[in-house]
Amino acid sequence: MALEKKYDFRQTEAGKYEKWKAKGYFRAGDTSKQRFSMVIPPANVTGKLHIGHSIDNTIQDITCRYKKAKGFDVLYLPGVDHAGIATQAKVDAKLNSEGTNRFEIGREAFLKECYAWKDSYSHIIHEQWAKMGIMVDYSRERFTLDEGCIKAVNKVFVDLYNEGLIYRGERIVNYDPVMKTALSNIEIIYKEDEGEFFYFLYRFVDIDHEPLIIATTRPETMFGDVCVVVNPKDKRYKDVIGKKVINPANGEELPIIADDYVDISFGTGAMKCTPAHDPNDFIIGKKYGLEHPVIMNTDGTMTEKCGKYAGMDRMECRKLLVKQIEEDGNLEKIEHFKHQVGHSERSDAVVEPILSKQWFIKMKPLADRVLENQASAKDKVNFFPKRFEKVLKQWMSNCDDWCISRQLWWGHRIPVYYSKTTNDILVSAQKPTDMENWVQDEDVLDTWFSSALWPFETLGWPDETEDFKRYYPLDCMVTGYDIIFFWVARMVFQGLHFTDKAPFKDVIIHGIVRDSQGRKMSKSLGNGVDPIDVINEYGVDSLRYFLATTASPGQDMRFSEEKVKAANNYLNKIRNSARFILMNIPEDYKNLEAKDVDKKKLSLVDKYILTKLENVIKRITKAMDSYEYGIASNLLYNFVYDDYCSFYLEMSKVTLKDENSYKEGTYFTLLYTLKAVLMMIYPFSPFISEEIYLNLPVHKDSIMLESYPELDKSLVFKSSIKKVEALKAAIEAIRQYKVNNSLAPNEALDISLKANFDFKPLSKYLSRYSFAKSLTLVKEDKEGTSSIVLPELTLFIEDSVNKDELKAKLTKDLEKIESELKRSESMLSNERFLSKAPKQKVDLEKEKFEMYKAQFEEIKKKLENL
RNA sequence: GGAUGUUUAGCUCAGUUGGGAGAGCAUCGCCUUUACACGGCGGAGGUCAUAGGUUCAAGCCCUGUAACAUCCACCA
Repeated sequence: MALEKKYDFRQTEAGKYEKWKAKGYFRAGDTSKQRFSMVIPPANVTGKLHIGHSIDNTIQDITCRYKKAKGFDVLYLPGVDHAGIATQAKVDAKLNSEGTNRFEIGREAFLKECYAWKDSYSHIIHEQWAKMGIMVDYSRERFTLDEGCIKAVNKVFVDLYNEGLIYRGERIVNYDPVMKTALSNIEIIYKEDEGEFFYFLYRFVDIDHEPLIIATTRPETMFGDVCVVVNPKDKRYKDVIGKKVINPANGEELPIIADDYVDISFGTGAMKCTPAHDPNDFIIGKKYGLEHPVIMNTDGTMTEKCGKYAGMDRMECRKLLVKQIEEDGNLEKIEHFKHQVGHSERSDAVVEPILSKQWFIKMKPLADRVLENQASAKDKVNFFPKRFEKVLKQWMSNCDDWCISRQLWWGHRIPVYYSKTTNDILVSAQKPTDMENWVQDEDVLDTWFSSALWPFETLGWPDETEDFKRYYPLDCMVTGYDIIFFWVARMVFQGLHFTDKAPFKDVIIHGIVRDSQGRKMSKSLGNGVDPIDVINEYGVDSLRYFLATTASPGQDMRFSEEKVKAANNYLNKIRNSARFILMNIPEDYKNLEAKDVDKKKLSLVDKYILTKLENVIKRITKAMDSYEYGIASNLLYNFVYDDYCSFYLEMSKVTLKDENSYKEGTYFTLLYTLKAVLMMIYPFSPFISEEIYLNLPVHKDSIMLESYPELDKSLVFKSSIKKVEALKAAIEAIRQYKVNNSLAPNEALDISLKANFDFKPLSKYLSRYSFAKSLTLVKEDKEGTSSIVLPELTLFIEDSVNKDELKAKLTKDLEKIESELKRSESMLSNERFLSKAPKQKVDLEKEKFEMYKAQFEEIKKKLENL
């Protein structure tokens, strides 16, 4: 299909993805090539993909397409995540809206609902991957709850248990009373909430003493208080240590003990201690062998220990309890203040620290291994940008044990069995054969437990499969900085522990996409940008280009419709350059390789653009190799606009129009340059690239089979640069002259030109682009004309410009040159510059100096002659 | 309290080994010249937050300061 005048991205995109997929171009497995492997961060089956996924997938796909074009056997493995708590929250909500809940329908029916949910959303996710154009190998797609992943998860659990790295313990954990499950520390989001600080009177037992005043933000936990703690150095309370006070909530007696944990300056300096509902209190409780009564249920209601408040919700209890204490005359005051309150990441409920029995991973030895590994040069994980390694290290050097059990149903069931008759525990990947005598642990594992194994479980581990042997460890991982400790850190320690290798060599970290005002996109603000809307409006090529090039690595970006539009215009520009070239090249011309062209047929401007091209290929390749897509795209953008379109394509019209011996060289140069540009824009915007590619006179079945351009030394002609730059400067100077003198751009002028090289081969270009009436090459200055002095040449324009104006213009030019000359001169007269700067720089400066000097003399002479 | 990032044109942002400041949008003037008006040509607009330091040379390296942002840890 020929290229139509109008760029219609819908038509451009249509059918291409399906073709690539059907022809197997996404498949890895060519073992004759060097491998490059990557896995997609498994998409949560909770809902549609948002723009955060788009940037993730775009960077991954650019990397993969680039590597494939560079000749690698690329594996880009897709998959989805069951996303335990997140999905369960959605399914719970769905059941609620239907007037039922999971407990009513039971575990089996609930899981069925979950699978149905997963199926429908993984379908949507597939559609979105296709829309984004990512080259994932569908033949290797995985799901965190598929058979292989279950096998891996069970093995890891059992092994860690046997090594003593997984244990079951009774500890304070953060409980989500809505989802009714324990959470790990990093699933808590601290938010500033309006809070109340209640000051209560604790009256003394037996002795006559002013009551103690103790403040709390959570009065309901007073039912679980076991003592009052003061600092032993606190003079105010020196005399009351060992005495007893009355708990105003329930009238129980509380001993006063001393521990230097208490901050003298905070509050009243006296603290109530609730070992079962506060992690710090728990530590104190343990230290002094105190009781730890649990006064709150996991659903946020009060236990029977709370007397008449039993069964009541914690917030309701708080309200009524405060009222009761006030009535008893034990309320001193209430202060309002802002404080940080932990919320559940998923349900947004205020989390409650509750003592309960959970499964944990002992982090210290695993984390130490990560730190050790990062310290060694050999197998360390390289972060791009580097600074993010610090986030990993920081987290690894002070992380608590990881609570991995969740009181949910959707997920990997913990492979632990309790005997019905004895106290035996069986930790095993396989169900016991006499299952009737056992009860399996009710809980499931934290979603991140399986995600942590993603780089190797997807390749067949724990089996020594061909894929595992060939593609592990991965070459690269792409993800956002917000997920480094949720995911990256855990993959690294599990990888090191179970495969003895870091799971990937490089990690590319990107920022998040914010809204146009710089705010984080969120459901509550309703400011999210749906990538599908953007694609429908501007096309996926433009969206990808925008996402990959707008911010520098690791930096957040603002979504900007103007920039997506600008990307669209850019792609249209490339497309039209192709249209122009294909229009002008004879149908039977098929030379696209450097070896195909007779170098003698290349004109100076052909040589110039080829030399520029080879230079830009070199620089872009270097940027691509270090995942610097912003820099790479910027280099290409400048080349496309300034060198390729604005200059070369315009110049080529001269040789294309007339019969001349350079015509063939121009055909070659046009096609060669176009193809190189295409290949360099292709990883960013594959659809439009494919469309243009398939219109080239010589092409393979798809651009996906084509190679990235390589630097071809036989097409580098350094001597062309200076001469053609002079031509360029001359054209620009004449254009400028016309604008400055209010002449129409196509005003025909008589121009003479004096150059210090043979300008003849270039004169036809200058004639055309200056709309010259005549262009005469001269050896001497032309008197009585306007003169423009440029490096390497001087222009004389016959025009009715008066002497005064010319004089003013030349004086201005002279001043400018003079200041440059001075700058250059001072540098060159600086001994230390001459002795310390690299020779290259010194030579360059000397050259500049000579050039300025020549120009200076030329202008000065002209002024004198006037 | 600890850590990181940002501060460059009116706005949003690039600027990688330190060697004459760039883009998009906006703005002003000119042009429908047969690739592109989703365009072309030309222009205006920046003591690169601030104070020092290193260097022949600093937007870039080092130190301090300020403002903003983010993450971690947080006192009942």
